[in-house]
Amino acid sequence: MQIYNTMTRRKEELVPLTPGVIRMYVCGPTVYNFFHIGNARPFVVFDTLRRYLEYKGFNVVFAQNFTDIDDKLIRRAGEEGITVPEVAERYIQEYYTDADALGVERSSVNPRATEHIGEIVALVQTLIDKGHAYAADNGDVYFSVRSYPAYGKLSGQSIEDLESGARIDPTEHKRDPLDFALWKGAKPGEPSWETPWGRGRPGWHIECSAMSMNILGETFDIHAGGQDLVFPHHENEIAQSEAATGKPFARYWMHNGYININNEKMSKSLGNFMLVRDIAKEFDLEAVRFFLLSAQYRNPVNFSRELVEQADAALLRIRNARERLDEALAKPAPSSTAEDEAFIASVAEFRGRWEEAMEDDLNTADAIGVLFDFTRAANGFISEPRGEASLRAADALLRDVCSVMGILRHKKEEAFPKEALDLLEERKAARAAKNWARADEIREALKAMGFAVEDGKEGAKLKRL
RNA sequence: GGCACCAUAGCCAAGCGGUAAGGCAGAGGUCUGCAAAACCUUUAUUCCCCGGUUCGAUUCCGGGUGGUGCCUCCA
Repeated sequence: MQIYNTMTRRKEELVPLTPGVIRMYVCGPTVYNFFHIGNARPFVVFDTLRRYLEYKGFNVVFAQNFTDIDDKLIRRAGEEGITVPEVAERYIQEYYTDADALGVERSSVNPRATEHIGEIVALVQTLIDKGHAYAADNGDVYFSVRSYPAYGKLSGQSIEDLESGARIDPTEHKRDPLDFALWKGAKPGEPSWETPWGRGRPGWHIECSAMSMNILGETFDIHAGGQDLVFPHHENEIAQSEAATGKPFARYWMHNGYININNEKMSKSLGNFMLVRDIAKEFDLEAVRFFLLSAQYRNPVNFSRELVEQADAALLRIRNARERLDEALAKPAPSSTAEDEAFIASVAEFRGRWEEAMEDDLNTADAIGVLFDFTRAANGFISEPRGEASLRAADALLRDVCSVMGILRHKKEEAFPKEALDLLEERKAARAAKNWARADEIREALKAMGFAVEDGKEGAKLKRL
């Protein structure tokens, strides 16, 4: 599989450190609020990568953290009059509510910063011991950027360029404006932990280094996140981690593009964000997931209600195909013919094309194109009775594709209210009597109740609208 | 100022050296009592502009134009 590596700015063959195992780390949410659609993109995209790798037979160790101690949580706790752990716990649960609805599989591990304080402190101590970090007089500990000559290798910037562009940091505790905090000295009323250099709490960047290396090893395969994390977050992680261990940190760096609103980056600071929680009031989040996968993950995508509606309409095609196939599968099958053989061969081709798209740096847009091509072929093929083997081949492909893409996860709701079923019966009688006026009237009534009627060869069906 | 990214139909979006996938929306048709779903046909003489390389460029190179992002918390 080819993966675009931000470090080398090229697509590279993904070769895991340990054959058959992929160790990956995705930067997770800071849990002080509900997450927005922009935050959702990496969750969905890298979940899809994980699912694909598992489909290919890899054992994927997938870690996504929760940042549960930082300025924003402290502020939030103050605003709500509750403790920082209470804020964290609440929004971790809210994260799961939205992530589950988006079809994001649970991580193998969900480390929380506060549960790894020991490793974080040890890592900071190592950096101090090796001369890469220093404790300032206010209890902060800073990483000395100039002590790590390779600094800037991920973002493609030299220390000098960064220096000239850096805004003046008001803090006087740093020796160099580029230095960043590994540890923040305790302030009154804030959560803090005891360390050899005084009480305090971890800085943001060091958490991810400590947790990822602790769980996945000092060198692991994939480190992923949004493009806005390239600098400084991931650059800093590399500096800290490699300075401490002397070994390469992550081997492949993957970064997803932004979600935009009117071609402008959606972000909490700009205030133009849309909460996944709010979108869920209007749309099935499966449509949102499908929308997110309808573009290649590195490209920016605009978000709008209209586009989710388009995605929803497109998804309906796949749902309908799924239903038609289920119905075909439920019928007695005639014995296979040469046409079945040919169809089975074409299914194998579709599978090949789909995998090829997925393996080209997770080109889900292209992969979806293959899915639709397959859908049309299958819909046409099953318009008449077909052998079991060919139906099963189609079923297996559709299942695999949907499973990797995380769509069509819901079971069909077959429980219709008695009132609706009675109306359907009455309509059947009316149609038998060729009383079309009454039949149409009932169809309208059912529509008003939220059900569509579809007349097929084997009678009428109800569908939820 | 430094470092990147993007520009393909009404709306999305692949393709990235061999003559424009797919979806939504629209139009026509088959099926249907009428619909719906499904299927078929149709919708870009052309990929922001100008040069260059090439037998051949949407695809590579150079230069423009327009838009975006990172360099500060941010997915």
